[in-house]
Amino acid sequence: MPLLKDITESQREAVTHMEGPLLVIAGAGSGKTRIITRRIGYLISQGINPYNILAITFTNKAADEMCERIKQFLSQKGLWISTFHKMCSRILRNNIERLGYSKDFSIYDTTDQLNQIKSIMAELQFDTAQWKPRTIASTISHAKNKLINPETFTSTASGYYNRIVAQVYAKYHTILKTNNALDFDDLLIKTIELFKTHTDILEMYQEKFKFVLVDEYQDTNYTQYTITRMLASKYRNICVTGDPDQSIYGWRGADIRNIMDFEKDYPDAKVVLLEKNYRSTKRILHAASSVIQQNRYRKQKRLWTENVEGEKIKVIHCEDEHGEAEEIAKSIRMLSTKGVKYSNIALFYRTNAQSRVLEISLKNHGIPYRIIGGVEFYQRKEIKDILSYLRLCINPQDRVALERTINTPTRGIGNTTIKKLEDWAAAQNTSLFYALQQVNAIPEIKGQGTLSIKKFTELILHLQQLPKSPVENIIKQVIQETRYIEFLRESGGKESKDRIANVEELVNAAHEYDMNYSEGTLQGFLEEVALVSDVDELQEDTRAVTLMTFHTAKGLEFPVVFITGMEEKLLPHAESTDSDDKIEEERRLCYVGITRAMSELFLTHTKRRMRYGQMNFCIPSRFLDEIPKEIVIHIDKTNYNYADDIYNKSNSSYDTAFHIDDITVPDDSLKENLAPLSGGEIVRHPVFGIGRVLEVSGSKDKICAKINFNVGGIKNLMLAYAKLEKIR
DNA sequence: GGCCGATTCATTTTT
DNA sequence: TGAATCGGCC
Repeated sequence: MPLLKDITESQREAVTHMEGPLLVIAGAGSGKTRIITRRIGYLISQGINPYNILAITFTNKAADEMCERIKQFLSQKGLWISTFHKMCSRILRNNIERLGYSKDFSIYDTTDQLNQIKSIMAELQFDTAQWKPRTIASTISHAKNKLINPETFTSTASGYYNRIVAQVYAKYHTILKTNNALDFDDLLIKTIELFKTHTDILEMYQEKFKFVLVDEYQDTNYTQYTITRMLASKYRNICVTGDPDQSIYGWRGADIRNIMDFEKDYPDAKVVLLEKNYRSTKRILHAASSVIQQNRYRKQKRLWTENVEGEKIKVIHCEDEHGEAEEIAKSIRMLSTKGVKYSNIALFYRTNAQSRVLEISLKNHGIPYRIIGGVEFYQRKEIKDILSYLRLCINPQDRVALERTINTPTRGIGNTTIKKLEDWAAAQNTSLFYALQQVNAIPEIKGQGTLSIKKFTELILHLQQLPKSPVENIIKQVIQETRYIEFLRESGGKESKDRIANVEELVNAAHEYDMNYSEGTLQGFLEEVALVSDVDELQEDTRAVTLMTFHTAKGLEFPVVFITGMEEKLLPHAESTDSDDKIEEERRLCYVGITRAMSELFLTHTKRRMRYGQMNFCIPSRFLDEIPKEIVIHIDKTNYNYADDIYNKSNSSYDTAFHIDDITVPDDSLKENLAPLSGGEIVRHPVFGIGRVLEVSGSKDKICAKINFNVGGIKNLMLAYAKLEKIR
């Protein structure tokens, strides 16, 4: 694969830079992933051993995508492409014994963490109504990410709240160690601790990872920053890519300064700006730039594109949230009749609650949709139950897993019995699992209780004896021996069917794991599952409109985008209006939303909206004012009588946005390869959808076609570049 | 142990 | 407004 083909000068600089620090500021839609993968390819082509390269991404999805792309031009044997957390758990599995942990440690996700904190608070008799476990968990997490340990936190804690947290934190810390468990934050922190206390290990990894690449660097928090810096401090071959304008996770500890101050950390850093945008029309880019320009704290850059001018941005003024939803649904139907596929349309909102009303309208109009985000597969009760049994097979110290399984399915071990066991274990300074095995020695528990506990203990001990691979087999054994499916069927009600299906899905996941990793272990499977969020990954060609929050939209693109709720107190959100920093993050959120759009952008706002059961009067978002007037069309639908309106009856200024005769949507099977075009023919463009050819001009490889698109209007396209499909 | 009414409290989410 | 959690009761 020609690594340097079809790239701009600045892209070439980023790809071919060899040694020394490199900062790539990649604007939205500038083809960043393409450049990173080519850069890795280039390094290898220059004789760098893939074994010496580490590429870190923020999400599993991004890591997978990068792997896929690299696979296209070379075998990535030895190359590490992973998330921070996966990388750390890999390092820790090999070395954590030097920190006094067993390498069989469990990984606690947010739910496990919360369960543990709740039970600690119960033990300390803290009022969970007054101090919410979630808030406390988040305070602890923020402290951990600043590398503040329980001792330091306690000695510096000021105020009543922090003194409460200090106690919980201290206990949480001890208990996790007793449980031989690490939470997500610990994976990073323990790695830093390991590097700090065992320089031989750090040096080994510095040697191994002579080239370090970190993507989405604007999203890194302090611990991630620290790990990166430690690894790269020897060879200083560190390449970070990202866009400060798309930093939207400050609220969970990401520090935009990491990328802003990169040149201070590495004064000799080479800086490359990727400013050419391949995604959006000129007008959309103009709107986005004008908005983000208002931020004070940013790195100046000027995005530009060779794409067409495009349609003006449509701002729809609505009466209330129902009107807004209705307008959007009607617009979508209109777009659909003009040949735009539902899968090319996305709706963004600031808060998940906004999706409800939108859903109703989409349903009423018979528009298929899907919502991204929501309850994740691996967070479901039934899945966590089974996984807890599996965790116990490996790490019997895992108290959260033990507490979860001990009476699920119900086997007559109630809260009082568990409390007695825990008290005994605490008094004897031993683990809960040991207490189970010694149940005869506990005078407080007798009769039926003793019997049930003995049976449960035997079950776990037996499961621990089973061969750990293939993973599919052990999962099936667990389900069978715990009679879990029967338990679901009996207790279930109307949901039990779904739950059973979910359990079956988990067995499938295990089967797939066995297929993918011939050397796979139960341990490996659990890790995969703990560090992967959702199985229902974005399937591209679903025939449905996509609904999601701004945050989940990051990194995606859609030909048509609707941004809803462009109102003060929603975007920017009411909780984010008290400081300039927060307002700037909200503006970046808006920027991320706008830059997802390829060819059509709709912004909607309402005059009033129900919030928490109260009617609120709304002011249009300040961000709307930041878009230049000349690229906006206003569509006033306030005080609009929806009952009188039939969407396909020609009406209102709205129709001025579309000026095309009707074209019916052809079936995909009617597609045909593109023969030389002539006027009057219908074609499909990957971005602009269906259009009619008006005229064809030029010759040889410079044939141009003037095409009137349903979305986007008249465009002149070079046939050599435009990926047109002719449709009969 | 599970059901039901009362109560509470509401951004954003990945690992 | 509505969901999610809690506590009392059977």
